[in-house]
Amino acid sequence: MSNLVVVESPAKANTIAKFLGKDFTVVSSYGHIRDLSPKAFGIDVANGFNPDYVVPEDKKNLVKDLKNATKKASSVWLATDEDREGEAIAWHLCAVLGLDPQKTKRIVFHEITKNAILEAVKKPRYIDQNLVNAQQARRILDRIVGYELSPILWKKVKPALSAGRVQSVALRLLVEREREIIAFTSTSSFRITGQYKSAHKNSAEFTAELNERITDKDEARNFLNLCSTATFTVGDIKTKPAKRFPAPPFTTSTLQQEASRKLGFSVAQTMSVAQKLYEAGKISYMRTDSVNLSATVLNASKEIITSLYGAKYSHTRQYTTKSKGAQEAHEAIRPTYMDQSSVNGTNAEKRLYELIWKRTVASQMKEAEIEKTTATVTVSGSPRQLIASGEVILFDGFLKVYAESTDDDSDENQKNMLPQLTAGESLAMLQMFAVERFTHYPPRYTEASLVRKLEELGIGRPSTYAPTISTVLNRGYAVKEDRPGTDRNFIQLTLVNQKVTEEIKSETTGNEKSKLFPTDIGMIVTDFLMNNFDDIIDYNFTASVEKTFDEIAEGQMEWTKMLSTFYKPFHKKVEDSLKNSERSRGRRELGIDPATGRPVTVLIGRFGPMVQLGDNTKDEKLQFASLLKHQYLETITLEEALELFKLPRKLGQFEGHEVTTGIGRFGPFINHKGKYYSIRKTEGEPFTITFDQAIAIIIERRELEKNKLIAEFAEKPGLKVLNGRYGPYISYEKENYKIPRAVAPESLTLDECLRIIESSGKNNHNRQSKSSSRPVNKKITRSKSKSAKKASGSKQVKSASVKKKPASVRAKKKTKK
DNA sequence: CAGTGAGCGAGCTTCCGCTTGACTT
Repeated sequence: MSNLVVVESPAKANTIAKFLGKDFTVVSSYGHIRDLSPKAFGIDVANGFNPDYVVPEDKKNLVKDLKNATKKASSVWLATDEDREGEAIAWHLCAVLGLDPQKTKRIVFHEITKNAILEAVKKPRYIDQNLVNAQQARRILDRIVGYELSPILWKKVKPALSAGRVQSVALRLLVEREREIIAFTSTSSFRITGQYKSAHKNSAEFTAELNERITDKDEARNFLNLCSTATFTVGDIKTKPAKRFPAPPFTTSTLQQEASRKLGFSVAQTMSVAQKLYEAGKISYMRTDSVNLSATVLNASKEIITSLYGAKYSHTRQYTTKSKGAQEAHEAIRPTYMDQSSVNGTNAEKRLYELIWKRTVASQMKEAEIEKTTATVTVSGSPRQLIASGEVILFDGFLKVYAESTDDDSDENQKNMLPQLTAGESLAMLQMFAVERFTHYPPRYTEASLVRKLEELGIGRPSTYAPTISTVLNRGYAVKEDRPGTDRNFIQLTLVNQKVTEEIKSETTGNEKSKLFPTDIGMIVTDFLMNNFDDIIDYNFTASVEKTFDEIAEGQMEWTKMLSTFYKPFHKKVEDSLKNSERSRGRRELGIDPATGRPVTVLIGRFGPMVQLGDNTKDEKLQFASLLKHQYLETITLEEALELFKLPRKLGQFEGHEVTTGIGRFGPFINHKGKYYSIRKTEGEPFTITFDQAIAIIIERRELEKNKLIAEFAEKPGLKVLNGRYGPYISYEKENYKIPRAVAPESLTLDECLRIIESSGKNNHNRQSKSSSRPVNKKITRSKSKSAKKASGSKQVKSASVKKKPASVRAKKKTKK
């Protein structure tokens, strides 16, 4: 007589098994076990939206194991999460395992502790069909939106694109921000600061800033001139106490943001490192939107804070989750053992764990007490005032452990201490500056700041933030990259020794690191959706459907009724736009080429954005050129477009062959006798580089090439010993082989080389056959991990579901270095 | 490694949310 308990995650199954003892077997469902069939539409709309649920290929073995376990058990307990998705998983389990939803015990844990679990087992309930129906409505609505919109894009924009309730809004955010940046015009004004000193003995100097910006340079200069002879007096001094409170413990999205800012992790990287920590039992579950901490953690925190910093640093706080639909079933992300301030593991694991530990501890600490002081400095002969402000930390509190960082950590906002000042005292002015400052365009999104925005809008869930970003990138809707800034001059006026001098200085601006840039395709898709389905990618769409899902969950609305209310007008729009909307290719007429009188057009071509010279309705030979990497279809000018036709450029004859320059997939190059030489940034650009410069580059590269060859053998012309970036190696039949450290590469004989190749175990023919059979073999023979074994008896074998990638993808992966 | 590009059309592509794996230079 045994009890079978099903939870969602194998790691959770492990811990629960310990609490429940021998009479219970705890297994995991690994999330959902059924879904709408992926190939077809999967919904019979005419038949009450009847869904066609199937067990995915890679879950079939798991389901088989679960069925076996069910047969052996005298009683089954469904202990999936207490939310819409968890309830639906339980319901699908019933359907698949042949259990009666109204008779099978359903339990939920609010906390993974022995007590909470034993309590839960004492009062089981049954499946809540309303909650299940809310999930079905959610699932089916997403399928309808995704599978009806995507094919329109295939027809009207480009094949293999996609649209969805979440990803299309994420993309819209990027596109709209980019357009704000494009439309932004920077203005400048003068920020005036002065350094002063009080007459007190040993008084420190301090900085004060004018309480307004002056736009006109002459006016700024006049003010400094006035200051050169003015007297400066301390006006008001105001001190007021302030408090700073710790941030709540981590949720998925705040963890992603802080790991991005403090550790430079990508959103996906954060999740995979957190998963490792979770599986090792170091932290609680990492996909959560709750800031809740269990009573056990609160107590443990109090103890650890008291022992490390003293009782006055401890302050127990219970945070409540603001966003609706948040599940108190999960806790915030926090250490499993509060007394462990660090862990063993990879560098990334250590750093992420420390961040989590500090954030959790800080959240249970006393607020910091601060004294803020502002003093005005009056200027004789002028109504203008300067303001000096300073901050003193009276009690550091949680700041001892952790300070949250912000997206714009500019040093201009740093607050220092002010020296002791008294109202009415006169000050010595040491120097003053008027520095031209420019307004900055709104910040581009990073992965993490996009996640924050989505969460704010209530769009997406902790388990989907990282995959959503990946989708937007994988569809080619956006790219994540660094872009160097440009140099900009600014004016600085300096007043020292009663003299005002002016100089022009230079700074770099607009440098972007790991930012998301929408592509032309991303913009075209967003425009298309805005024109035809603005209600779906409305920022409030998710929020409003969530409201009706809640009504379904509470039994106040029928789920099929909700769906048909949505479907009718939506589907009509789908049909309309299929019939009536234009093909969207971002086509734009730039004007007429003055040289030839032919029209210049930009549009998306088969291989991306391009410029076309000539009219394709007339019978003339068209000319094409690709846009450069950072040019947008919607902003490129006629002049810039015409420039693109100048490549490839002929520079002249060298050694009897033409030297040309161009820009290819891998950047700018020089071509001579069929050989390509990359032009580095510092060496010039293909549009302007001179013949002599190009020859110099060719000769330099040949010299490098010469040094590259260490040895070759007449008997085997294809085999070479070469000097590469990573040291000497053997090149043979398009493969490279490492030479062992102990061997001197110059003295290698042909036989020795062949032996190295032999012993490396890679040989062209072997490799190819291996690459096609490898995935299947590997997966079957792979040993099961300890936790998974215990959780589900035997883990699902994915071999049957391994999709063969198209040859092109495989080849690309192989040759990629 | 550095090409191509219009238009036509066969046959392919696609959603969100739960989970954890799986390649290798």
